[in-house]
Amino acid sequence: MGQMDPSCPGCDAPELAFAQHDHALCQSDALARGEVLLAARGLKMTPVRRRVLEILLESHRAMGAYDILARLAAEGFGSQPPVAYRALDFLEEQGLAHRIRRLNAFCACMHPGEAHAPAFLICRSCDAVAEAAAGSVRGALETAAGLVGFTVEGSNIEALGQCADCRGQS
Amino acid sequence: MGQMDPSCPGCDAPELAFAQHDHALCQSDALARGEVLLAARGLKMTPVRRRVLEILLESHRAMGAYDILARLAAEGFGSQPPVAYRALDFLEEQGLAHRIRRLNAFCACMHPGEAHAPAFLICRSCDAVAEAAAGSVRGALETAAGLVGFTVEGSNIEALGQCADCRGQS
DNA sequence: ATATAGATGTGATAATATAACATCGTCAAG
DNA sequence: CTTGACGATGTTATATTATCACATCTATAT
Repeated sequence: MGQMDPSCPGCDAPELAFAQHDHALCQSDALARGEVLLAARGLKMTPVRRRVLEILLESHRAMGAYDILARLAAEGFGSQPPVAYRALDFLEEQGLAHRIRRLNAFCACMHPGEAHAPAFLICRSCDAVAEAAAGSVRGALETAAGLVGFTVEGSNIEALGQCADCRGQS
Repeated sequence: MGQMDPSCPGCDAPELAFAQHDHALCQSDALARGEVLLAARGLKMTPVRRRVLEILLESHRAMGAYDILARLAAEGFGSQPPVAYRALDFLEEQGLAHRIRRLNAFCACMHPGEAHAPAFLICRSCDAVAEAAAGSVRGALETAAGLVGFTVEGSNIEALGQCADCRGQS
């Protein structure tokens, strides 16, 4: 996942996603980083986009596009699927959100702006999704691909399992 | 991906998926292995299941459930989605087929029976899907997960990119 | 012959995602 | 100003992927 910024709560401790923590920090931090990032790129954090990001940031769980859409619609935004999908696609392209393919759902990126392409750890008990440092995983994948002459342009690496907390409680 | 059987064309040379090769070998080999495997487990290779596997084995590409369903229906099998999904789910559970989440599609396993959980290499030019040895990738993933106390129970690792042949032609 | 379990079939519906096009606001060039 | 271009948002409609619930069939083992 490249270098991580130790000042970022999400980076510093990906396991936070699975534990009790000061989530307000996660939220404000990721949102602020997102704003800065878009500004730096000359892109706009519009009301819909911000709201979608805020909704995703409410928890460390992945949400379906239609769950988000329902929230948006209830708040006076458009009520049709493209409203949600466009915002989600935009956020994903900008690295502010991730698509979890295994769940057909989306989650907020917990450390936007840092070049990264994380591995996702999905707890089957509490449904939390954490982004784990995946530099070594990606390295191994590129090596394996390289052996057969394949050039990796993008990848998704997702693990389903159980987080420490849930395992302790079962 | 555990030990690979060098007599298996798919294992022996995953890059075959991307190149011209004697595909009849892939097909007959994988099908025969599948039959043996199910028999050993006391499970049945029924006509629908066999046909779905054969259809998947026609190429190294992933196919959508509805593409398969259309083929089945045209051949006199049931025409409703569960017919395809049940066979696909069964084949996947038994390790005879894989679900490619990135494509919402399925492909035949090219070396069934060998304990494996491969990384999938998806060529964006020719659409072929190869299974790469992913032992090291999985190892790295489990290590990264372990660092935050997460127990990996299953994972999907998929890379989108370009195979050697297609890169050469572009 | 007959219960049983598994496999197959159906209709109906749910869940996820995209296409196509209209409208609106911003903002820079004229 | 005002106009034109662009991007963002909105809509309707539709496509694609997946599951539920239940009937029927079939092979097997009593």
